[in-house]
Amino acid sequence: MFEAEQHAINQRLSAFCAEKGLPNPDLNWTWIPFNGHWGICTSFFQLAAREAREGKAAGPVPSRAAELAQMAAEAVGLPDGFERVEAVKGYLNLYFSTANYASRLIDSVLDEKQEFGRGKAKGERVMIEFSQPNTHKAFHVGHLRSAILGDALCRLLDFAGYDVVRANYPGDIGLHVIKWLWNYMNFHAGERPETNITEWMGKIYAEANRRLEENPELEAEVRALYSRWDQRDPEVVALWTETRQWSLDGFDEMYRQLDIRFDRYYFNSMAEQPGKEVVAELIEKGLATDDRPNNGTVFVDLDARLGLKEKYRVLVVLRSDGTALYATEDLALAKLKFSDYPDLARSYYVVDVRQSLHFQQVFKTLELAGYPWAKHCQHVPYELVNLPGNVVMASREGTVVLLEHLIAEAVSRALEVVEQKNPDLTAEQKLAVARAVGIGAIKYPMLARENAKIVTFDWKTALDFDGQAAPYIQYAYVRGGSILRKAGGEIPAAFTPTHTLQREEVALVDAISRFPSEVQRAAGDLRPLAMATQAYDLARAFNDFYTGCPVLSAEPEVRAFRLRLVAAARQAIGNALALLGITAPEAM
RNA sequence: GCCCCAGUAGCUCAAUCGGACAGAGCAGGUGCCUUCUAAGCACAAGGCUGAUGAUUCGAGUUCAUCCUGGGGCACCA
Repeated sequence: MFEAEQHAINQRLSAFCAEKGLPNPDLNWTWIPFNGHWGICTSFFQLAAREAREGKAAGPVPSRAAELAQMAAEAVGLPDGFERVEAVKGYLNLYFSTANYASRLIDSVLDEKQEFGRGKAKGERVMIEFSQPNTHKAFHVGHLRSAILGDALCRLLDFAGYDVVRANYPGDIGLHVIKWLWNYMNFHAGERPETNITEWMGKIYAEANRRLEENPELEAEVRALYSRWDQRDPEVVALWTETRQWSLDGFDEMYRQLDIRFDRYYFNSMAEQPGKEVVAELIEKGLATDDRPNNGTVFVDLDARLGLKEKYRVLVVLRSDGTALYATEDLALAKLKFSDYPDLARSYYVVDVRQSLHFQQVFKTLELAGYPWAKHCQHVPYELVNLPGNVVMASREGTVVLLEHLIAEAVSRALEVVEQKNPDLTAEQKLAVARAVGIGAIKYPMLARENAKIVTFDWKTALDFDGQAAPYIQYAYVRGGSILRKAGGEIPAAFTPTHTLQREEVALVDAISRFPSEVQRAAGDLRPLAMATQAYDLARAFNDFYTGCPVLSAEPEVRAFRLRLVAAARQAIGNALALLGITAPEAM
């Protein structure tokens, strides 16, 4: 936003260096790290170190850097738009002329509204595949991370300027589905789920596993059913089609509550046959070894082919009995995506970290098979959601927290708080607030964490609405709205303030001004964490402002400026929340 | 055995691709609601960033070697 000013300063500094016979400096401007001071800074250590290395040492590096910074400060003078320039310990700090810059910033926020921070269209299409739930199973908190993370990535990349295709890839076939069908046919024929569909589906599945563990001889029946499926026995296919839809309906309900949507569904079952064709192609190209005559598998020995040892290892692409595995299907899926969208610049897979090797193998195999788009495929790994004590959530062990239960509990807990805080709202409004707060509280901890770090789920912190959490950010948004409402809803016209801004005002303006570049950084690094932190920083700056700077009771000019600042801050917070997929409520 | 990831306050996490005094929240301590919603704010306390070396003007961040924990390594997904 201040590129023009920065450019002018860069030119002056280049001229200064040329005059002094110094190499052209590599100015790496960053924000001044001191709270309540708004401006940009750079350092001269690298320049001083370079001098020293070239034998032109003029004293120790730190003192030389300080000297250079001092000289640079004098050379720069006081450029337009800045109110102070200083050289401190080798750093050159330029403080914005706050009143001037602040009003420019606020003007553009209020002008762009929900588009504030949006990057220029990059003209690149990317696909993000996420969520990948298994039908005929429960949907638990462990499955939530891919859904929430993937959704946030879609929102971020879209806002950063990419054309995003949101893809889902449900696991709708496999041994787990057959077990489920077997249990249903034998013990639950004719039943259908009423409410809490996925929970009910999960119960049938868990029961199937229990029965098979207690009576292992029944496995034969399951195997028989699997071959009926393989023969596409109409009765089995019909039942599969119907029951699969139950799960998908359940997922839809869950996605609706979480405000997550998809543009494109790929199904495991769709990739089964095409996968076998890819394998045939690999064999034909001499890439895959067909060891089925010796009762073996079809596999690709990646390491042998690449002359490596214990890196890519061996990828089995077809079972010895000729049936498909996950890898078989993934080969076809990748191909399918690029035939649906030939212009994909990137195909992301938001899948947990345990499958890192698997994806490396699949992508490398496709690359060796000569598909040029293979190197545009990228696994976005994330760590699991565990229970306290590092207990893994596993539907078979029963150590799961069901998503239905978590949502219901979070919303009802939030409802209790709203009843108490804001009893005047209508029942409908209270429920809307409780939903926003409850869901937000669930999403935030999944996003405000490095992708590669394990999330430990426990009820106490999941339902804690205080401190560094979504409700804190939502609350700042609500407080802003409340001020604007009491002021009559009209935002004063643009003007440049003449009063000296308070520390809290400067800090808030500073936080807002960083939003656009944070969007790019978070999207570029595929890290919603950066945006979650940004949202929190904005809310904290706003809350500080709120307690330190009265708005409605201030002098007319101050009041007008602050009303504009509140509106801009609220907009920025709202935009940040939107990128996290968290609803910004009107009241709380 | 090989490979990947994590290790920061009692607990949960940050730290703007190597920069200024390592920052928040929770828990516990002390204050602040006649003033825009206290789901908030302020103050105090809490640290040898797993260990030892190396590179650098400068290291939580890079490199080496270890330690601890988690995960992955041919017919599960």
